[in-house]
Amino acid sequence: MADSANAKPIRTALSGEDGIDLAIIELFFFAYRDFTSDPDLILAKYGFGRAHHRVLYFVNRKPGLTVAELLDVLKITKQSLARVLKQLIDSGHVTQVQGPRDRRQRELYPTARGRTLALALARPQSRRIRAALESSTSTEREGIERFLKAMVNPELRAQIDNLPGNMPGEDHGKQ
Amino acid sequence: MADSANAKPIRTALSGEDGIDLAIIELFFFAYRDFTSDPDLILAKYGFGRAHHRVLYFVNRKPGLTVAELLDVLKITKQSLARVLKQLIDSGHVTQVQGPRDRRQRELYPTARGRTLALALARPQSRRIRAALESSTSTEREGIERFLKAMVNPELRAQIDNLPGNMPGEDHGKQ
DNA sequence: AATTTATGTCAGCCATGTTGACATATTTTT
DNA sequence: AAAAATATGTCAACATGGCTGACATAAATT
Repeated sequence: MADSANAKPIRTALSGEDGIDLAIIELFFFAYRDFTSDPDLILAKYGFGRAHHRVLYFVNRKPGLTVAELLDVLKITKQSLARVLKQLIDSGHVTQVQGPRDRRQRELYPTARGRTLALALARPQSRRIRAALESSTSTEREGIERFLKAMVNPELRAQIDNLPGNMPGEDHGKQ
Repeated sequence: MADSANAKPIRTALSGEDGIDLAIIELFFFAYRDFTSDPDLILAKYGFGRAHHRVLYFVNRKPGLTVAELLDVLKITKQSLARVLKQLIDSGHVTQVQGPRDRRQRELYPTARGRTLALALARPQSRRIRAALESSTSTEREGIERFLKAMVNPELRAQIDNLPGNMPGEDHGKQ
């Protein structure tokens, strides 16, 4: 029924009484939106989008990963990846090396240019995080990290731990 | 230069030494991805996407908001909004009411059906949050909320505070 | 030798963002 | 009252980045 018969407007606001954690739902929405807006400005100068950012990020984070591994992290199809990967290779940000054991594989590495761009993209995000944590104790930081990690599907947490410097329970003594 | 001359692969992984907070950057990425995946499954049954979700969410969160206000929260163009809004109206999830003072305005309200769907979409997200906060103290929760809020651009924090039940510094005693 | 696997590629579709132009009704200003 | 500004709607065209399906190639495995 798409008629307007029972389309009476509800005038009461949805709010926490329904046992729903609206506060964190919308904080997460706004926080993530602004978090991604920093790199977007830089990417636009190169004609790149967020898809390029994600590829560049993980290639820098785990140099030498294969196309299959990257697809697994990004959870997109190879056809989607192919488009942006081609552009990153053509622009000299990423380079491919034939797999040493299995020569069907293509190991993906950043070039110097790709490393520079990855750092430039991460910098404002890191700055935003540092500012947001400014008044936090290291205990609070741990609580935040634990929360974010617990928000990830358990099966996928392994992907995070597999990245260099992310051994489970490891201490991150930044700033 | 798009040639492969200076395309030497960099084999060292990008890691925290550069003073960059990679840990939280990637936790945020993975956490948000899985956070949004819950509602996506439900939306698919209706032929809706995330764009519909966002509209439905804010219309429920602030019933009676005008088109202009909604555009301001979502930061998209009216043409983008028009498409999804039309579908939500046609499917009887949202209804428009002529503004009482200014009759040019269209106040947007959820219908009963729209409220039901909004709740169904929020439920799994809230469940995920509750599970992630399971072992957290209320102090830690405060730390997490403060962090997320500090991640939002200062100019935009007003939008959050303007939503019902989000007076600055208010206590959220959920669960 | 046959099959499976890793990757690449072509073609087309869909969702959701964009810009620009223009129409309409209503309110505000002059 | 007339003119200008405002809120909204709509048309058309385009870009990005997802998707599916089909097929090609080279290399590894059986």
